[in-house]
Amino acid sequence: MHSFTEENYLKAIYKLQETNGEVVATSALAQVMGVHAPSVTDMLKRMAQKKLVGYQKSKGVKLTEKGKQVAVGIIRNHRLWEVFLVDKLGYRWDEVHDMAEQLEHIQGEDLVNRLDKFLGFPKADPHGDPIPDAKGVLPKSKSVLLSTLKAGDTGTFTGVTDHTAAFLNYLDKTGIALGDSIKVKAIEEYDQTYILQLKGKKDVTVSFKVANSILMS
Amino acid sequence: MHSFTEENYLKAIYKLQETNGEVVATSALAQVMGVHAPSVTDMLKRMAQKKLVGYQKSKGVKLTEKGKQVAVGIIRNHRLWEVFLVDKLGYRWDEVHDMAEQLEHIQGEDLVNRLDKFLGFPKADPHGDPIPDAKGVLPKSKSVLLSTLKAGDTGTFTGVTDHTAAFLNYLDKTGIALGDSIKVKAIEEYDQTYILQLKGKKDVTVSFKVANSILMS
DNA sequence: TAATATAATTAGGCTAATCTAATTAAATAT
DNA sequence: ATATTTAATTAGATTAGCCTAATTATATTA
Ligand SMILES: [Mn+2]
Ligand SMILES: [Mn+2]
Ligand SMILES: [Mn+2]
Ligand SMILES: [Mn+2]
Repeated sequence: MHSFTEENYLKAIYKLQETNGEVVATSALAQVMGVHAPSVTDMLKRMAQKKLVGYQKSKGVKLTEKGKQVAVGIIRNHRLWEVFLVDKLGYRWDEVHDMAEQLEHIQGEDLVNRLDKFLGFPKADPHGDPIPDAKGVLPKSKSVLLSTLKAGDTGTFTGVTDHTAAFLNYLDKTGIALGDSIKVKAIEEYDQTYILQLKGKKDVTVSFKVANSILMS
Repeated sequence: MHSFTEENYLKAIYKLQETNGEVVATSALAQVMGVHAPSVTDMLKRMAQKKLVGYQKSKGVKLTEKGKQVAVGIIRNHRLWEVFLVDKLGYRWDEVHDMAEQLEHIQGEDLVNRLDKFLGFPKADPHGDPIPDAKGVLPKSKSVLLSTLKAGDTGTFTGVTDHTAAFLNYLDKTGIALGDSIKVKAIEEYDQTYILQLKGKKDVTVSFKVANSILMS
């Protein structure tokens, strides 16, 4: 139906719209797609023809309703396959992204819904990212960055904004795991270092960079 | 590493070599790939450069050792994913081929071996086709076509040579299932019709066309 | 062996997705 | 308001994988 490339552009535009507002710039898209700007201009013209995006020369791009549906579908696929890889095949959370990048494009009558059922209708992927339902509804997350909490605040670690293996491995090594109850014991004024108290575990100290990649609710 | 197209050519060449002898003709390949002959000539030149096939102008093509390894790997992927779709997601045997055609190309460190383990190291796919082991060894099947049996012969239904949904549905409807013990009660001389006795079930009569697509051992 | 039929290759072109270099449009600073 | 910087587009090429039409090579038949 759509090429892998088109699907990847749609996903990228969707995510950029989520974080940076409705209109997405050619340069931003080029950045995340890892291609040069003229390639993006080209692609947007083709996708506009197919009514997947609204595009006006030099005015940026937005997804159409159709484009949005495809994008959310791909995200649903991606996250469900990640759950499969971790829960059923025993991979670690830092190993699954690249495989899910391929699996998300597999087409099949009812495939993703059967997978969903097989996995027990999970609400989130191994990184805490919410899984859109079969109708394409993605629950609006009300998590906040750990870096926005004050000393004394408490919450549950529900997700990450940095999905790199390096960061995920750091969390594993440090003993911070998804679902943990975390209390901000203190914030060092001088360098914005966070001293965290993990339920039942020893205290850990993390940098602002780390606190700024952890989602809490 | 290799494109989907290359992998599909390798698989096609492998299967043609199995059934039609070592050297594969351009036209045969064009036929099964669903493309025209000049496209095949083009592709074979590129694949020869990559040492995936041995190709000499107008002399046909054979797989190199490297090409053979890739081909068997793809077949292993395909058959294991088919088992997954049937055993874990509950699809019927006539529904899984097209999805497996996509899944067979997914690359991942150790993915297929983990899938194999998760599935309990199956020996055959839902159609009875043997699954190559992790080293690429594909057990030589000693099945024979039902159409080669004589009246009075008995055997077990172990596979099909026609993988179309139409044929598989016909078997389901007729009540002939993989693993069934089957006795050839009689063969009608006039039109080569086979009268089969299914263990514990009623007798069924099938055409030569059907008997010629059923593997027994 | 020569004529014919079939199979394969070459020649030339197309599309999707990319690139670099040059140009134009938009945003920012003077 | 102009000049300058930055962002985006156009122009022109490239590669993989496909096509049709024309040509050549191989196989078959007379
Ligand atoms: Mn991911
Ligand atoms: Mn994820
Ligand atoms: Mn199959
Ligand atoms: Mn099969």
